[in-house]
Amino acid sequence: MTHPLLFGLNPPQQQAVESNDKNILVLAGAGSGKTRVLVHRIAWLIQEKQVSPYAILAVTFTNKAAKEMSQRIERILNMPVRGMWVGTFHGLAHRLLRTHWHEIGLPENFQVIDSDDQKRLLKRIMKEMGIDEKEYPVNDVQSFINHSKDNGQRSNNIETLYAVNQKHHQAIYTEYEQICRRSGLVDFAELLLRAHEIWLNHPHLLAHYQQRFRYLLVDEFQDTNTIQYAWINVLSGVNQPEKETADVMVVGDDDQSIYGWRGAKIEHIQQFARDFKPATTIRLEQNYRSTGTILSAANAVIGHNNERLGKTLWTDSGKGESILVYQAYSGYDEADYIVNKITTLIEEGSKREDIAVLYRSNAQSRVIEEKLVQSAIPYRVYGGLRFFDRAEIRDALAYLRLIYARDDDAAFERVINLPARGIGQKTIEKLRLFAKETQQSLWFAAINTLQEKMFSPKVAQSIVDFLHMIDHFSHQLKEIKLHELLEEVYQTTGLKAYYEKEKNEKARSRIENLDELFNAIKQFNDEFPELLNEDLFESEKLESEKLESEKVEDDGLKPAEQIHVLADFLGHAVLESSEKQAEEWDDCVQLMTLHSAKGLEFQYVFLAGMEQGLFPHRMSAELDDKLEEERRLCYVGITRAMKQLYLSFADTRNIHGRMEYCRPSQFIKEIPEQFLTQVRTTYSPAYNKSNSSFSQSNYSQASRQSYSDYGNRSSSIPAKRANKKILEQDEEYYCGKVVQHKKFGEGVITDTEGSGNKLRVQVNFKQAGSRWLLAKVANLD
DNA sequence: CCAGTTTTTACTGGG
DNA sequence: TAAAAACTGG
Repeated sequence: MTHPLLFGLNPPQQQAVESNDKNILVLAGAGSGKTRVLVHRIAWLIQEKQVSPYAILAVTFTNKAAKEMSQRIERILNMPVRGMWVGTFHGLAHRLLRTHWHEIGLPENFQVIDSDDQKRLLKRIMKEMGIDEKEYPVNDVQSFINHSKDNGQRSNNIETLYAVNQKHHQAIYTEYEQICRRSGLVDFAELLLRAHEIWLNHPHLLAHYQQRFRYLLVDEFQDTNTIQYAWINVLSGVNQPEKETADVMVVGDDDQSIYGWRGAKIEHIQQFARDFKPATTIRLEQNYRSTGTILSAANAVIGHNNERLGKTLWTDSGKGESILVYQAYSGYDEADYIVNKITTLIEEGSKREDIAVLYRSNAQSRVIEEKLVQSAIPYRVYGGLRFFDRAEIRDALAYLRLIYARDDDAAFERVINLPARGIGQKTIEKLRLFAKETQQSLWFAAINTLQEKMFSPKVAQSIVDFLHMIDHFSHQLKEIKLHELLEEVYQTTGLKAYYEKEKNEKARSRIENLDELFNAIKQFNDEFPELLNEDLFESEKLESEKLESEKVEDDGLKPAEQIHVLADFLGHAVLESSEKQAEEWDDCVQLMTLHSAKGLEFQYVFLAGMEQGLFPHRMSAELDDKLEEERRLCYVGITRAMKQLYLSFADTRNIHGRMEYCRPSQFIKEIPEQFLTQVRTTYSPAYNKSNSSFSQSNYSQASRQSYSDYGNRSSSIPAKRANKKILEQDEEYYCGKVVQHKKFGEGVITDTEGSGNKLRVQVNFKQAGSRWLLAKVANLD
């Protein structure tokens, strides 16, 4: 009798789940069931090997994946799993820093900044240093700094190599590092670097966590960068012969490595076998997702890469439909084609959520959104401009940040004159200068300059009012709840009124977003007591602190704790900016970039904008290794499709409002023709139908298309909340449960995926065999 | 010296 | 197209 946790798994999958080997490398092709293996493995450890969840650390690459993994584990085990650490490298690092800020010399109220903040800060620093932005583009400086950090190099510790610009870059890096240190700012790369330094410089902390985490599991291993790899390596203890090392399982696919640009190194896959001895390699090559045609196309494309470990996916499902290729006149025509196909699919009974449009860069979504709106097809854009990245949200958060930490110069600058209150560039410049000279933050510079009588009475009064306003908020925080404070901020600062007086569509959506932030923070506040109880740091906390956190009362938080809620919320906002839309259950067509499609699958996939320069992107076309990464991205895109794949490209495309001519992507030519079917203009009422020759002289029609109605795009944020309690409605379906189905009779649940309305269960029926069913429709008893 | 207006520049990707 | 930079009237 097969163990329920192994049921329905093929031999290598089973091996991966139940193996007792110390170090395991799972090479898992696209659609080969790797997430399932990870989930079952963890469940196996807990259930069969009686491993405490406290001893397990699982690292994923997105917050979404982390969330889904814990949900699936809980559902499989049919119980909440407490104490296990599941998260992204960044999230885990953040958690470590929040716990051990004292030991590593961070201020307690350190702030995580995102790349926009980082860029702004760098611009300012360069200006102060008198470095010309034209000669040394900020983007270059930024990537220099981040790459250095990704490789574990501090400003004083950089190998001197090639680049001419290095001297300047390094000088900026040094200055940047100092300013961050002084104002308690931590960028994304810094999170990882600091977390790594905890291991290196604090042996007792390392020992503590080594003792705790006996099982390390890493997903998307091909996307780890140097620091992340080193972090796992050190934590595992594999290089400390005297130590008992942790069991390490890493899962990856060299063909799906698409984050080289942020320091990921595919070579870590090979390095794992060298560093973690003895290592068992398990290959998952059977694809359960796509048709034979789609898989063949994917294999053909990726076959053009040279640097591969070598792996060929196969499937025993049928050939399936041919891949459709559409040549459009323009981006608008392309969008027309896609949306019409989608309409047809929906009319034929497909669900909208089974359809995805994937593209290389976010800007491409606009045209497609426009057509979708016209056709009244509900859709959702993943990623893109994420909720917490929106200007109005960042403004509101900047106020909160300033309330939380007066030294937060970035926040100060953002809101000191927003909405306009008579404090202009000159004034701010004076403040900056003063702050720099006296080595203090802008906030205190403002206080001190007031005494110096540097400003006109009018300006001075504005500053005083501003300072008082923030202080007043801060004071209020002791008495009112966080969301109430936010409303107070909206009103008192005039932030909301500022948008309200603009009558256009955009301003209205901004107000909606501000309201949405209010809801988000309210809910975060409500859930906080529970978060505290579930606090995964518990074992890391000092006894005294622990006692204090247990004093939380039912009727809400003690006022003094509000500040901690604020701290947590701010950290949450910076790190987890994309969850909002993904939590929605509504049946929507999915729009996203190829990067964010990784790990997902859809019945119908449209790859839009298959053009040279766009995909492969012009920035990546010249260097072989970059081109190979683009090709892997293409491979990722193709392998998202289960049933039918559509490729499209346009002869012209508007870039920055200017029309440019395009040629088809080389990747299309890399797919053998036998798998492709060229589609002629089957539909296009808006265009001249007879124009089916694909010559490049026929654009005028397309470019005449109306550009109107941009304001109409659905950009508002869905109102539903994150952190839905999955167990509420899904607890009745768990692995091993015996169920009755009207048609198929009796069977046992062997696997589940999704949740809510999308919950699907795999049931092994006595008569009918194994089947996947949508729980909502199946009516299982 | 500020606030509102016009011109210029720049879009890969994401935690 | 949209955000940032440069410009200009009060």
